[in-house]
Amino acid sequence: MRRKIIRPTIKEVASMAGVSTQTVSRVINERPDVSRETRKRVQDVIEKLGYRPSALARSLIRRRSHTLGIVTAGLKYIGPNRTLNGITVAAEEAGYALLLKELSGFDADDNELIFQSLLSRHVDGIIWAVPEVGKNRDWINMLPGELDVPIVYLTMEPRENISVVSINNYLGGRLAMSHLLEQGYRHIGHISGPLDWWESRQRMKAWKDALEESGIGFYEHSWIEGNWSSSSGVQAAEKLFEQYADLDSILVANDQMALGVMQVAHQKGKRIPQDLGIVGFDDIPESAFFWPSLTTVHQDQSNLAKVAVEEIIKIIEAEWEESVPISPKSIMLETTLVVRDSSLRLASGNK
Amino acid sequence: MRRKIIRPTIKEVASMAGVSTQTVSRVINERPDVSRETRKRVQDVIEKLGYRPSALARSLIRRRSHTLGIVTAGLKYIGPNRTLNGITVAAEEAGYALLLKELSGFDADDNELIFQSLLSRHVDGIIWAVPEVGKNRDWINMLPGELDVPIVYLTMEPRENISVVSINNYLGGRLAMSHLLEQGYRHIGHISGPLDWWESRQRMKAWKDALEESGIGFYEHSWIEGNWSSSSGVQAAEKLFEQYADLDSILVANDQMALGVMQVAHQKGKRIPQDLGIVGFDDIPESAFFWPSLTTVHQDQSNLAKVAVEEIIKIIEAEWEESVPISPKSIMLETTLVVRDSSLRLASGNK
DNA sequence: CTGAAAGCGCTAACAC
DNA sequence: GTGTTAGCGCTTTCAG
Repeated sequence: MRRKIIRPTIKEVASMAGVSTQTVSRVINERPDVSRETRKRVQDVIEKLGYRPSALARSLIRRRSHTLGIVTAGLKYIGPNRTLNGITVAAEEAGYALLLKELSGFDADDNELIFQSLLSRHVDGIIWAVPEVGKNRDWINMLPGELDVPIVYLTMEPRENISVVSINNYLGGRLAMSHLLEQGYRHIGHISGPLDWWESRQRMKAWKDALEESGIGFYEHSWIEGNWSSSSGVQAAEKLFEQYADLDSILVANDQMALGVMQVAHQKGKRIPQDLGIVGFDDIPESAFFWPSLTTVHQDQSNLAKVAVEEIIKIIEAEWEESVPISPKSIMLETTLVVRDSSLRLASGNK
Repeated sequence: MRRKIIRPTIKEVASMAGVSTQTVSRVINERPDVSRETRKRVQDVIEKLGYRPSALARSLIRRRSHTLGIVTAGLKYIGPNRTLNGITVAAEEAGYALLLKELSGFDADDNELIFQSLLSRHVDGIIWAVPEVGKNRDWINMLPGELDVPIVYLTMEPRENISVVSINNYLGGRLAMSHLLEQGYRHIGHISGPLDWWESRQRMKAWKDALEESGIGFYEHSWIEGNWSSSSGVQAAEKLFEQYADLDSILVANDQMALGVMQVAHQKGKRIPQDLGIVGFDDIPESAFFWPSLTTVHQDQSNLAKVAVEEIIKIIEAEWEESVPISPKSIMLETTLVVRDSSLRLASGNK
């Protein structure tokens, strides 16, 4: 069945304007070498027909699609989601279209397929926005030499010879710990994310290092592994209360789990922050409205995305302009601590 | 600068296998009319070279890209985000790639541009997953006849002659109201979403109708307009407590605002659900861990997305197979009520 | 300034 | 079974 309204082609414009297709091409590409009258005539026809050049045909011949491949996973989680949001904004601004692929899991093994799918659509570059989990980065070493498009990796441990943009989870954790220690907490427990996640390990290491450096030391019974969900926060908190009697505060690896911890604390009649200090991680919008409001480590994922997009476009343009190729580098972005009620023991007299 | 690894073309495969490009084409398209030996020989070369056909070139000649254009807005909000997640899953399953565009606002007026951008990349269909806000649907009537690709609209009021998939917000609201009335609440306030949103109006209408039908009636002082954010929930709750002294419960138009309401209630020493019943809308994962856990209307956005993808693919295939064109229809999906502690006044003895 | 010819990577339609 | 010719919609030489 033929469609009702067909997009006109350059040919139709050309014949209707009584010129060759090259001339039309010159007009739509704003080349200077067209006479004023011809240009006007062609533009009128374009206007009248509502003609738009086919980006597809252009991509084919120019070997440049102005399209970025975005690979993500776990879009339903707040992190990847905020990152994607930032990517769409930055890409739009830079005039790039986005081809989106979501992996079915964080450790999916069909990378090869995803890759081919994007390459066959001639993306100019790929942003691999999948958190580093387990061995889901091993394939990087297997790459047969350099690929024909640049890749920028997000949220993973920096490695040699590839471009990585990450948030400094370790320093974020240290920020949180310094704050808890300043507030006089000494029995600081930890509820970590799944430890096959690089980010979880970084946050946990910060907790550990801070305890050791301050001379307090850490114990195996003072931490529990969660899975990012609020319900795992509930379970972890219950266990932690049980196995760590002196517990006076918890560094929780994300805000959702912190929410679960709060629920348990309320049920057990523990006052926050007097009996229990809590610091989360992520600064989800809701965290300011928890009861009490949650102190948390803010990471600016939309900036992360922006940096990644700028980075990959820089690489693409450099390749295209035959200038000195950009050598891969790692970029680490900093976090900030948002202090709210859940950890302010010293100032809690005013509650 | 030439890239290090160039994707081989069909020509190179052909010459290396000593056949014509046509034969290679036959092999990669699994046509029967190739001899076993030739096929084998070609496949070996393909394997060796790591050849993958260019989806771009194919799209051009087949006039079919197997790509869907997705237009969304407000990705940082939970709703659009969950919907997108569902779309990626369903599209992947159906073998379609996704070209993603995010509008800069809900009432953006650059629809024309977005459209051209997608069409110029030859998408086979478009899913317009932007909530209906203000007049951001007016352009539909301006469409110059039928477009050359099918569109399925999400989350909007059904209209004649177009395909729409929405969630029945009205019935969801009625569900919530019936529950509150059953629990013995009689002074039910409402905190709505922004009223230029269709969804907000639907939810509010449910509240109004339920009050009137039950003979209670509603008053202008018994509701406040919010803006979906938790902080607007805080402000709205404060005003509502002030202007509606008898208030014993609130239907809140989303969970984030309900969280804000809870914070205010705690501060004022009101017990939930005894002094104040609360029902939210959306069922965000955190809502089960609010204090107390939140009763809320669950909407299955990932199913919404799935239905939309299936629908548009159905239309695309029908057009392509020259069969009877599918006439546009509206699909309404139902919600369910998730009853938790925040509204269970009758059973709250066991708290 | 403008047009004719060639070709991006692939496939449809026809020969042989 | 397989190759040849033409062409998707556009741009890039290179003439004139």
